[in-house]
Amino acid sequence: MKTCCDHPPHSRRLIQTPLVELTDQLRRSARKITAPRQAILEVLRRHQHPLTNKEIHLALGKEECDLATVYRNLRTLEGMRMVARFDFGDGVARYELAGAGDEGHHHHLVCTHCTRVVELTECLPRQMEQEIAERHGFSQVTHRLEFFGVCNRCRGSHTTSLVK
Amino acid sequence: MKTCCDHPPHSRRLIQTPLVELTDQLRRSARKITAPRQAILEVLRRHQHPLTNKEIHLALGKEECDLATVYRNLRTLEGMRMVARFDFGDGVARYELAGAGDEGHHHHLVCTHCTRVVELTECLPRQMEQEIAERHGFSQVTHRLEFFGVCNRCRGSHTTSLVK
DNA sequence: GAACACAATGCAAATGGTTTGCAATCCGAA
DNA sequence: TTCGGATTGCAAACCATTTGCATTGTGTTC
Repeated sequence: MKTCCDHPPHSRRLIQTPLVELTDQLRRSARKITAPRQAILEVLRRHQHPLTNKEIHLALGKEECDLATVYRNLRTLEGMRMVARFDFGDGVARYELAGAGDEGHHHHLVCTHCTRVVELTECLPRQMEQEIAERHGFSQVTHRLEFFGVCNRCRGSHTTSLVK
Repeated sequence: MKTCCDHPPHSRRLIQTPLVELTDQLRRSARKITAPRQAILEVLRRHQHPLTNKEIHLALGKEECDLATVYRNLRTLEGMRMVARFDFGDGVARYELAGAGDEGHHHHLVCTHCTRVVELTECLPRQMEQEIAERHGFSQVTHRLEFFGVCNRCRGSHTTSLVK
């Protein structure tokens, strides 16, 4: 399989949702269908790989819009669950097109040197580190697992302090 | 159990390492034992809870040192595996005293509203979300799991681009 | 115990990702 | 076609974190 850039082929099934369907999703949600919005979704559809705001901005090419617009849209799309945000701990947010429901649920194996990303189809814990390391030719494999949710004290509140 | 501030009692065993032992660890590693260093470790020992650089800086009180020094020391201590860094995805690093080996290995359940943190003794994947939610009175529980390591292409290199 | 080498600190400025205020523009409902 | 609110571009602001540099402190050597 030919990939768009310097990353290994995906191990999970690609999300095939056509652009039309994506814009439909926008329409149904009372969001406006703007050129930047469509262009950003198209970029994410082309590169199904975690991309930073900057990378997306660059990939827009002649469809270019302001970087701030990219940021704003990704936030919006994240809120709508149309994209998923990933955090590799280097202070830069990365986004991917999200599948419907569980379809897109997956995790990543990230090289701490070059940021190369391998997508994992599994969803599993610590004992798998060794196996994952061997299967993908990585060494010194560690992982990070956090759970998020709304605690009983906060139920009903509407402001969010985390995940700004 | 009385806790230092506004968070629930810990579910895991606290790390009891006395300060002397911690400074010994510094000595053995050819690091200098400085007042800021000791003060920071002492703060982490007192609050065994993920703390941000700023929070640690504040908690130093009369032992105050420059905020930049806090940042530098936490990085150093992280490199020595004396503290563990956690990333809750809000763009702020948090640190905890690390136990030796697996002793301190654990994950967190974070309230996305108030940032309240519950420590989990388990190390487990998705199917646990429901159970965790129930046990700790959280709702809308999701999780984030990423693996990190060094890929075969990077073996031998020494610069690190991720985890800056 | 004094001298030295280098690690560590304080301070201030820089960095870099991300957000925001505001006026201009655009989308889509009526 | 009109109109109001959503969206955009631009520039400035923000904020966590890092860095340059002169100064200070620790631990080692003699």
